[in-house]
Amino acid sequence: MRLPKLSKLELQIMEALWTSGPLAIREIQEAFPQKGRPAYTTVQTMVYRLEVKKALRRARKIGNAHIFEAVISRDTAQRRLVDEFLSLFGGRMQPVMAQLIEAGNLTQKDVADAERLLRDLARRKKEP
Amino acid sequence: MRLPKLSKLELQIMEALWTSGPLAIREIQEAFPQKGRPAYTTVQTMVYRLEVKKALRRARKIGNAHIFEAVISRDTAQRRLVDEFLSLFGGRMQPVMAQLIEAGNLTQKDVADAERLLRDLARRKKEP
DNA sequence: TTGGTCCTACGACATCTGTCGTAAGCTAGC
DNA sequence: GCTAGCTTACGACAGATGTCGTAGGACCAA
Repeated sequence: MRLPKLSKLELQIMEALWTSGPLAIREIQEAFPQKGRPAYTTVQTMVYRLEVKKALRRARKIGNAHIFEAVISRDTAQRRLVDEFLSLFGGRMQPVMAQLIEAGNLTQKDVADAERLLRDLARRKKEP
Repeated sequence: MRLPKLSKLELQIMEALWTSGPLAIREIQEAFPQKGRPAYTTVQTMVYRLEVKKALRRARKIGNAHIFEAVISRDTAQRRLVDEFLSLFGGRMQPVMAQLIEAGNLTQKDVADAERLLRDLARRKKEP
């Protein structure tokens, strides 16, 4: 399972680790906004499942509490997410972009950045 | 449930209806590629569930077979999908775009189209 | 040393998805 | 009219996800 599928809640947990580095269960739980924060054992269960999926691991212990760290990088997980998402559109970008723009999720700056990145990429390919 | 969440398989079924118009279960099933095509009753179950979710409905009958038609539009479903997806990234477009480009999913044409669309949108807002 | 507090390890359970099988009904052709 | 074949309506089941509760062990402070 090199690129395990992560659910929304699992991603939120990984996000805490990616953002703050190794954390204890309690700290991960407290990284959730008070409003709608899942119970301690809910977070615990998800962390254990992420451990089974090899998305994170026990790094060390402080007192009797385990400290967990991410094994999968944010980039890796995001790549997986994007792929998954695109497959839902049959890989056709057009409707995706259109939707993003209509909804106002895509700004001129985003597009400009995209253009620059594309140019860089093209150059790297031409002159390796 | 104005915008029910649709799973991957459910979306594939809706896709058949969006593409071909009202269909019978058998036709929906046959819209799947031979390779890995789900059993007739699997499609049937999903169609029934989509009916409960009000994503489609029985339009009429031909012989003893029901003909189903989409109630939710492709656009509506895609908007839901994009929103869902963006929420996984905390609404930050930057990593999404970067990922799309790195993976080669975004072409210069896509970006050009995006730019044009953005301009149109901006104009529409300025001169309503 | 003895509580009180915190953490761990499990187990439970409801939903949602994806997969089908089966029984019974309807149809169409012979 | 009768039977072969396709449909429908249901029921079942396994795996993933999200939610927790509980029992018992570990640790610290008095």
